[in-house]
Amino acid sequence: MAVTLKEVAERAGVSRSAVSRTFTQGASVSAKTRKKVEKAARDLGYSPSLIARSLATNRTKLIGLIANNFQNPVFLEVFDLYTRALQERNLRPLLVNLTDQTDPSASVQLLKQYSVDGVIVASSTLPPLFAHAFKEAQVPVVHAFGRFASTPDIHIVGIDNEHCGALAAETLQKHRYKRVAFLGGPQSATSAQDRAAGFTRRAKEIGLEIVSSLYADAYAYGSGQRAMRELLRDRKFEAVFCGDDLICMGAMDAARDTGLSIPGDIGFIGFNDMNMAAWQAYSLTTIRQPTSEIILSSVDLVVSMLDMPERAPEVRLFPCSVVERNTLKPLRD
Amino acid sequence: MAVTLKEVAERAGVSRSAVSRTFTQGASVSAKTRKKVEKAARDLGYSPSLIARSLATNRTKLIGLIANNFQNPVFLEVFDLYTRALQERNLRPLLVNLTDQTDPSASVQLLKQYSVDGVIVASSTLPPLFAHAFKEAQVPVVHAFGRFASTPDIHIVGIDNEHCGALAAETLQKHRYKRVAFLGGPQSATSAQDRAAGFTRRAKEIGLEIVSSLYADAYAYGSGQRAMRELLRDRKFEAVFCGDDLICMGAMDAARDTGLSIPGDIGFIGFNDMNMAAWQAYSLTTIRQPTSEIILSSVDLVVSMLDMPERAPEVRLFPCSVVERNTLKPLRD
DNA sequence: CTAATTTTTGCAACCGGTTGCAAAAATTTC
DNA sequence: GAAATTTTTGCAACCGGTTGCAAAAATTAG
Repeated sequence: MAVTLKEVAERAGVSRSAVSRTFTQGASVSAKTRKKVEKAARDLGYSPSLIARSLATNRTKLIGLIANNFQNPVFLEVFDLYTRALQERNLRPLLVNLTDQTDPSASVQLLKQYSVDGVIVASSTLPPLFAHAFKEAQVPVVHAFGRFASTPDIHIVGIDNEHCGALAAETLQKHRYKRVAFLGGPQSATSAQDRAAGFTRRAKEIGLEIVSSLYADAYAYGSGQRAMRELLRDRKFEAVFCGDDLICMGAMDAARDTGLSIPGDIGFIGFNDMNMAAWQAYSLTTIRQPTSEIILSSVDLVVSMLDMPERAPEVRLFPCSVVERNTLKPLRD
Repeated sequence: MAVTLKEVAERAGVSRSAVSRTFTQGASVSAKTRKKVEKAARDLGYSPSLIARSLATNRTKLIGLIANNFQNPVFLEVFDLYTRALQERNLRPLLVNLTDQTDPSASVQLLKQYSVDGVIVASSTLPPLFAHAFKEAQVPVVHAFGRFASTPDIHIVGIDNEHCGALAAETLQKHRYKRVAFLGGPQSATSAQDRAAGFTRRAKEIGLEIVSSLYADAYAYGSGQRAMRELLRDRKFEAVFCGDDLICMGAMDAARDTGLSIPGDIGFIGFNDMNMAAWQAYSLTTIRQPTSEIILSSVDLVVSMLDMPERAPEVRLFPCSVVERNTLKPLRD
């Protein structure tokens, strides 16, 4: 069916090796034979089979991309950046959607079977243990958006969630709030835990009172909405720190639904600075997570491991910053 | 490095074929040898290499998934559904992000090199010609969300966009609007063209006056916002039909920004019924496109072509329906 | 122009599986 | 229990490339 190396070799009147060499980087072929081969290949419409090449070279140029939250539009930004970054480096993403039903260890198995060259776990909700399973299976892995450990066993790229939680507390205080609520992501997520910890610690230090605290059941709009309704049953706070923009939007809509105005009656600060945070309907003040830096860096890291599989695990943390929009009451001027 | 067929065979004391057979569907092995092999495999931690298998069987179980709009959150829903549907059928998506820079013919080449078993083009903005290129390369292809042709060369799954445009016109009339505007997706997209055509035709038939008409430059929030500002410079209409929910949200925010209330001062009807359309901040009346049916159907179709590559091209159209929320003035009761 | 050196080329083995075929083993039939 | 039939097994070729090695060709040095 497809045209093969052999046919090209025959037509060009050279050996199969010669053809192979003209199509592999850095192999030595004379200009003359290269010309001949290229012509023959063009005539026949030949393009080398990556499958066969993979078998021989033990490289597939496939990178497993594991995600488990297809509810949060921020992941579309993430996919966009990943696919582009990988494509530019001549790699392809093999997308794995880790739903609650799918058995995590099956994914490890699966990606091993496909002989992916590396794996990027893009999730802040998966336990560190999960990414670790790839290391054990000898597959280069980096955990993007993962929890940072001071002595990591695997590469981690992300942010210091605890510090960012503290930043949220400081921002609320700066805006002269005294009594606030915390509305986090799912409690099982390390990111949610760390943001909560940093927020709580810093709040205590600077005398910001956290009067209510609740974890949403997912990084999703509906979860934020539901959690906020719950919080509103006893409103003793003047502002809310939401552990995620999407949760925040759900929460804001729930608040508005009861007639509250933002930031007049109640203030909000989110987390991520996803594209939608800038939308007029929300115009959300939020902690910006440098998504694109994290992604590019994690791709670089996984690429570097392709050549140096034993490279010592590294932690790369990027700074977050506050993006002021209109969901906190204005600073006094 | 990885444990191979041969090692398992040796440990189990059988031939390589025996091992191969215990791991391939429907091959004949006695219960006794199967036991032996399975034990040996377990001991060694063996799992067959899909690469090698692919080379031998000429099947990769990879499906190319081509998309070109990573700005529209509706695509996250699309990816979610596709990855799940494929995973359930033991297939994997190889995601291609077709940006404006990437040369379309390069993607065809690329997916051919990876020997994908089939391709799904998930886009309403790509020309029919693009998907057609795969057919010429002998790769099973289905165009999801594509333009329907009465004598198709390739499989098409989607909706009758023209009819849906007409449905929008009828809905506006039913809500007693007289003078309306059309705010479409990018003019180059067949979906935008067809929705415009149906809307215009039906409007004329039922005496709905289209006083303004404009195409956004992309299926994106910002594009809708900009286009709406343009339209608002001469507001002679009482409602707008937007060719996409996301565009509609941008448009609504632009309208609100000038102090207009919805649906008091101006009505909106969108298209798609993406998850976000139900959000409180928008609560969008819209034409529902049965995304999930389209996706499942396109997966079924591509799967069926795996066994019958010559299967005659088929068109599958799913009905759309109006989802009434709160962006059109209430019906008289 | 010959010898020494460098570059190019083809051979053949290999990557890790599958599968048609014929022989061997197990089962059924009479 | 022998013959006929069915099932299981191993051999060996194949899928479409890559690559170490040694021979051949081209280039440089003297």
